[in-house]
Amino acid sequence: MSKLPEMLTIGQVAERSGVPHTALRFYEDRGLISSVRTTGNQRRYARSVLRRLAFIRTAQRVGLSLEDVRDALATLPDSRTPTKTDWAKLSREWQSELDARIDALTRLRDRLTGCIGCGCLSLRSCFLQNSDDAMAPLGPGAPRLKAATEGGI
Amino acid sequence: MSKLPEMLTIGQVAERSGVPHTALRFYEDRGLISSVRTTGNQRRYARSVLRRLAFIRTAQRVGLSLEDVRDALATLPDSRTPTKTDWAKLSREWQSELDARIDALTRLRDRLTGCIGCGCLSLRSCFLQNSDDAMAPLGPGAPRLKAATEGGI
DNA sequence: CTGCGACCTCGACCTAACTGGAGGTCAAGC
DNA sequence: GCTTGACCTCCAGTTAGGTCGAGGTCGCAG
Repeated sequence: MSKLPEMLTIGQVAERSGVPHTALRFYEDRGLISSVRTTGNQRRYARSVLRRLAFIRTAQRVGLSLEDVRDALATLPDSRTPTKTDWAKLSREWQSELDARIDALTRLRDRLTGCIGCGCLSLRSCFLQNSDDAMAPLGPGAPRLKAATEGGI
Repeated sequence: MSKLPEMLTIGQVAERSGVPHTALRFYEDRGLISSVRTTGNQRRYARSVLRRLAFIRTAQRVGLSLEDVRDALATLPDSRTPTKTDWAKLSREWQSELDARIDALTRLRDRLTGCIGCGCLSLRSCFLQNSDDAMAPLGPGAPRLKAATEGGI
């Protein structure tokens, strides 16, 4: 009856999400999003793609690769009813990765704060000059990317 | 008297920091680290470079570009006594950027947690399926990278 | 039916962040 | 003095994550 208000053109998605249409095709190519085609071969997107896109951009912003994101999204709705186990496993993996990143970021921030706060403008005792303080050995989180293993900063 | 135990060769720095020597030269090229040369034109690094490297890798891991990092490091020791104002200004900028990223990451994590916790395996009421919840409009932090503006995920 | 604007594909190009190899030098041990 | 391994420069190539343009189609308004 109605004209399926669910479906969006690529232009609409680009405008609403802020993601260029070129990037949308690119993401589709890489399997991060999907679309259906009209009889005339044009893409049509479900509204849910907007949420996927927001997710993608957020994840990217904090340093996750499109591949990581794709792998995560691959287990979601589009690939039909993932098992509880799949879901739980993937989510746990992401959790520790995210935790590790949050941790790293927070540490980075707090160190800057500490330095500013201490008034050490000569930087003689600043964390940037000051040597060993060996930040906690990263804990049990997934240290996948090997960073910050030597000294605090 | 002693043979200046402070100075490290590129190989030593590479080994201790886990950063390949190729990358070390690359970073120097880009102005992120510096070295002095021996009479034979070989690089020698101060131990402090190890902290800089840890900083660089950590910052990179959380999605900051080398350029951002270089700009931040540029105001530090190597460029001689930055003014209190410079210091404070730059640090504040970094602070809000870092805060914004920590925020984004935390939100991402908590959403995953919520989803797992809710047991919505059909995903019918899952945040990934469920539309408007419009995350708080990003606050006053620096939304430099424009992400996650549409819906929660 | 004719515009024309939004869409299509495909391949070339771009930046960031590196890596690797060729060809040469330096310095310590034999 | 010769070898060997660590170092040097320069430059080409790689991967990720896109952008751009050419040349063609779709679909709606007039």
